[in-house]
Amino acid sequence: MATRTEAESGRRPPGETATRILDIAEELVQVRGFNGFSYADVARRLKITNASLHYHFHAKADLGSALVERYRRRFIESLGAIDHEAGRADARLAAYVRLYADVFRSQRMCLCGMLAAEYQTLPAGMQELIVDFFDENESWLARVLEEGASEGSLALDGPPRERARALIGGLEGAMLVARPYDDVERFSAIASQLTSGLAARADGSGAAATAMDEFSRRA
Amino acid sequence: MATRTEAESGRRPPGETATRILDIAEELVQVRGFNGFSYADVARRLKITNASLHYHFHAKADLGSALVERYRRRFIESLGAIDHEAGRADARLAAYVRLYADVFRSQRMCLCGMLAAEYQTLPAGMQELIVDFFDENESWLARVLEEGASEGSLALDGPPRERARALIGGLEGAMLVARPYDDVERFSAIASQLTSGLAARADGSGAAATAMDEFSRRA
DNA sequence: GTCTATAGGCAGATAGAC
DNA sequence: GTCTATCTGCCTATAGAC
Repeated sequence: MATRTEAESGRRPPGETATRILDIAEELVQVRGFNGFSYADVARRLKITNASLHYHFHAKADLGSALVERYRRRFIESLGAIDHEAGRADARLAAYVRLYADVFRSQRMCLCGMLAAEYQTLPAGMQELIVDFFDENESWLARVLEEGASEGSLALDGPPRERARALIGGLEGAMLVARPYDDVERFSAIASQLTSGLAARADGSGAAATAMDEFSRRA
Repeated sequence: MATRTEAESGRRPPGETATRILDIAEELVQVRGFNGFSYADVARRLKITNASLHYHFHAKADLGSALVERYRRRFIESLGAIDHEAGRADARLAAYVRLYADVFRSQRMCLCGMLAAEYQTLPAGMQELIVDFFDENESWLARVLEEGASEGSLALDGPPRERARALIGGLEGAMLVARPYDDVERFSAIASQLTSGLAARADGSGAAATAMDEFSRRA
């Protein structure tokens, strides 16, 4: 049960059980919050005992940190994939919005958005990692916005980092307020408004139809 | 200790102790979340026993509902006050943004924003009240946007309710992502971007300086 | 790695005296 | 209205057998 999936995904510091713990805990945190789930919840779903969990993650704070760490890493990897696949900056921005839409569709909150709400109750280690997550998102997005402005695919008015922050806040907020309605359309309608102001303008006021509009509509 | 402050504030279905319980619990929820505080926390701060709390609010769910009810009522009252005081729609929008800025400045999350994150873990009664809060905010804001468009103080492109939803999401999200940084400027910078797109345009692209910009800058 | 057993504390909640 | 005392259950965490 231990020597099987080692070669399946390359890197795996956490063992297979640890990975499954992270998977379950991740969903629980995204749905219920860090203060809204317990080791017992994870143990029940994994059909393992509470004590076994502590073997893999000594304390809940350790599990929490591992959770944010993995989520952050995967998110950054997704950004790398977007850079690799998509061409124009407006398409990359649209893909970024789709990352959030995908999370919302799975009826979860963004892990770090949820933890931002609970921020003041979290262990210091988790707090630092959460800040890292937002900082790195901001850097990536700011770069996309700048490149979009350079190549003419995005209309950027204002400092890119400030615009990036507003976008991240807007997307997190869209998830948050659409949550009680459990309605993807509600999320998407907000998201498309966030990006429509960045659509490159052919004329004075109206936003031209771009690949980005296409994407964010369908997100 | 009971017959003193009765005439101080007019209406008071909850007694004085109940009011103080609500005050303390409100802060706790806005900072720590509904799942992040306990009756014992409130009891400690109020210097009263756990059992006494149950006299005023039979179960935690009842306290939670009373909390949302009061927050909603007060928020709506604030909107009424804005309607009464402020003249132009852009000034009313700016005042609306200031409501959120004031909450953020007190190092709290919007009560209903916090509860939106925890939504799926909350008692049904609280869930309904939270939806009411957002619905009423949306209605009020949509009306302001429409009036702004009519009188020419706001540039409204798109359905007012959709724009209202995006604004609410943007403000809640701004609070959320600025939280880990504990930085009012970070909140305000996002908020001003949310409203700048609505500033009435004198010419084609640049946003004119209006009372709204003034307010949201200083918020 | 997983288990049983258990510690020690805190959660929400109730009974009944004052 | 507030108290003491108490219940039951869940929480995080540990010891030690297998």
